[in-house]
Amino acid sequence: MPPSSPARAQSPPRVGPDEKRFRILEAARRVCTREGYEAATMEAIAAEARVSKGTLYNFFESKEHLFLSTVLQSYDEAEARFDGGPSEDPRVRLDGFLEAMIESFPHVAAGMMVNLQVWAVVSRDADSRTRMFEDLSQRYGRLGADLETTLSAGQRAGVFRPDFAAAAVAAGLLAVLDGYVYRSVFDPGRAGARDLRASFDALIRERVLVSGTEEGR
Amino acid sequence: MPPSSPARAQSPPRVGPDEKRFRILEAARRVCTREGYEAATMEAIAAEARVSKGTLYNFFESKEHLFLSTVLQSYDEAEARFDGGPSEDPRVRLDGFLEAMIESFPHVAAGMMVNLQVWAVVSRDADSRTRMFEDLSQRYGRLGADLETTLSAGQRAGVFRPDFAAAAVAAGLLAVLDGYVYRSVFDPGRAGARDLRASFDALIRERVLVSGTEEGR
Amino acid sequence: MPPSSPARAQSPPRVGPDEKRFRILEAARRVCTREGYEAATMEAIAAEARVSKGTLYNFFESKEHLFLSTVLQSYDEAEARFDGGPSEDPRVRLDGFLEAMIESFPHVAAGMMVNLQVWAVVSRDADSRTRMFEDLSQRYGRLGADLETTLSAGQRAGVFRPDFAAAAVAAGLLAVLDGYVYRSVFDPGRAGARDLRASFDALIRERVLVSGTEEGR
Amino acid sequence: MPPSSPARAQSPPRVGPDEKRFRILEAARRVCTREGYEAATMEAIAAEARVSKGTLYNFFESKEHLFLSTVLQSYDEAEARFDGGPSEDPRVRLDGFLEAMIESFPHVAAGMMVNLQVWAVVSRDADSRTRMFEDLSQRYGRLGADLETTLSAGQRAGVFRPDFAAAAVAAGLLAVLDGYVYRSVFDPGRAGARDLRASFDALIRERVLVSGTEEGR
DNA sequence: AATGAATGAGTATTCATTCAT
DNA sequence: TATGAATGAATACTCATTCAT
Repeated sequence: MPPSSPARAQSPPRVGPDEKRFRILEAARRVCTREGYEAATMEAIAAEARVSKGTLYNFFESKEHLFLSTVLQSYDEAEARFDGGPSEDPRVRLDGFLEAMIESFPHVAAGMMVNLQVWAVVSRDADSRTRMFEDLSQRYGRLGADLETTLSAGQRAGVFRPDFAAAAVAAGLLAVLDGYVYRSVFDPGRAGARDLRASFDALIRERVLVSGTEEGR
Repeated sequence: MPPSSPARAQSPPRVGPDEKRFRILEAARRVCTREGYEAATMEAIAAEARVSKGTLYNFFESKEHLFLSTVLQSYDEAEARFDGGPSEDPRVRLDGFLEAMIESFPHVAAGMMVNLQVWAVVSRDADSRTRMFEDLSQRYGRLGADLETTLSAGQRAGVFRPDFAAAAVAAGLLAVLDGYVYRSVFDPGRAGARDLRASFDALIRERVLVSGTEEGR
Repeated sequence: MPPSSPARAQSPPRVGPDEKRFRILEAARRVCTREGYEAATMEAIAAEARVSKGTLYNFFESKEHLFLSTVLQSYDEAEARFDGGPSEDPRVRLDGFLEAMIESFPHVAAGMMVNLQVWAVVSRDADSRTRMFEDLSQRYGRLGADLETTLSAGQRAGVFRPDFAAAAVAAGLLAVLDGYVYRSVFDPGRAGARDLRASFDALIRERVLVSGTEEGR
Repeated sequence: MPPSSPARAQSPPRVGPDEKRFRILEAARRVCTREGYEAATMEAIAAEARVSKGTLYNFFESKEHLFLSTVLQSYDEAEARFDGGPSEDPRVRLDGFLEAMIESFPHVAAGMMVNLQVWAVVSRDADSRTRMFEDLSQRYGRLGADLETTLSAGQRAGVFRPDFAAAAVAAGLLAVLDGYVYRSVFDPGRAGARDLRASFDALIRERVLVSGTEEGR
């Protein structure tokens, strides 16, 4: 027997607060993508989420907090996707990273303009900016450290070439991803997942793998 | 004898319209960098440029047009800086590109948030967005084609390794730059000119140059 | 027992949206009469109606729409008043028209400046002008046709003189009213309801009635 | 020999200040007719008159004064036209009045909206309103007195019917004219010079003239 | 918890007027 | 006398936020 009262069976299916919260976040993202941050009025977001304006304020303190949550959620999602997996073979692990990035590229690219605008707004308050940028910085730091560890492990194991600076390659790899995300905004024709893969191949895989290891096998 | 025309020596140093226009553009950039696009009121920009609000509208049709001009001007400046020079040696030419990028990196990074916010605002109008993004796309296209030409020439001349896809490296090179610009916004400590150079060295120079050519000389 | 519903007796007397709408229209009329259209700021109208500026925009799309509603409402009121009644005797019916006009003259005169200024503003947009003027034209047409019908009926019945052009008299009658309204703006001392009646008597009643019918009784 | 210096014969024909003043007044009238008072900017008037904005202020103290002059000039013109002429026959004199009104009707109608808007603006200042309305009131008073004198003279001379109140007819006559001017704004199809004449005939001429005097002669 | 009418601070833009040339 | 660039006061309108129901 379901926990909800049988007497309310005829009323419309009640949605839980988590689902409503999620609906609002998605609505905010959609409206902001379509119209831009300032043009994304609380009115429009409420309509898109099919709730009232007042309900928005039951879930989020303010417009700024709502969008901050939007951004933080998108970071969490991205981080979850970017986990290279538990493999112990550095080659497999690197490949996992790269493929995860290529796969999530369209989604990340689509959300970039929202994130950037929220940065701009949040940045007006020095404290918020510091907190948000520190959070981001740490996420990038963790990801970069993971990559660097993998690369170094591969070098020690002899499956990666010894003649590259692991840290510079790890940071460069992230930069290539971000650069493509950025370019995809205005030049989607030359900055798609396929192009990203080609650059990853040319600059990362072929640079890192011991000759003959992969291609010559 | 004063440098200005003797006939008007007694009048206060009048500024020409070009100088005033420039002052307004710089003021807009500064205020937007400090406060964000929406918080950069025409009032504040006028005060920063030490002109009246009305004068802003004598030079620019609207806030949007003012910031559009700001962005276009920054693109022109960047393009001028990124010219690799006329050398015929592909190695010298590539080096010219990379050094120009590293050198102008701080300036480009500083202007990024302004540009991105203006994108977001301009994008509300489909036509403006198309025009602006087409312009950007072409600038990137020209730069990428230049780089690719240089890389291919080096391959044909035997001074660059034959085993890389010139187009993918050219596009990746631009992506590395953009990625660092992006990261510098929230993580300046790990995304400075020095870090950019390290990634360029590891991913571009060492990937592209024939072993022994440069490092072994 | 209070006159309001007992169930809500304890809450403050809430005004319905219709009453608020009416209050705003009246406030707009008053302020515009006092200060003129341009000087009648939305701020001032809101204060006069004891609502906030935002509420004005909840009821009316724009200042122009607000005043357009003001004018249309005043036309409706005037038309309702100008109905000569259902009498079948043309003399009674004509008298009804004339008396209604004389009676509503002060009210119509008071609203004239507002209406004229709104015409001027609305006329900037060709479509709005066409619509508004067509509406007015039809109202005048209806009224003129009614009058003409009454006059002709009286002629056929032998209670009105046969030697006048009904259409020209009907149109002239309306013109006399409008002319007095117009003159009352700057010359109220010589353009009051009493003067209007005198001109109606001299130009309409004595012109139209068969000699001896009224004066000779 | 012309008063202007022969030595300037080759320069463009200089216009005198009176002509320039007139050009400005005409330009103001045209722009205000087209766009309305508030939308008639000093900029637009200057352009229409082919002078600079500064020159406007050399001739008129302010926008309000400029338009006040416009209106006063139009009154002077109208008054000059409405002079019935020096005839001693009341019938000829009345006819002169009526024909002058019919003839100048289109011009008066065309200028009405400008005058009304200027009234509205000038009225914001109580003193200006009083002055302007007093002026207008006196002009109407003079015209009405003239008409009344003519009508009374005709009655005493036996060429006009004895059974009408001369003052009420005189005032009514002016009202008919004004009423048609007013209606011509929104209903030009039914308020032209021809309609005005018909109403004048039906309400004034046929009311006033002794039967057989005119038509039967 | 949900609603949406009411609020009023905040801003881009206009335009009459001035004044240095 | 003529010009037109510069000025800044003034105002319609928006929208985040509140709160009575």
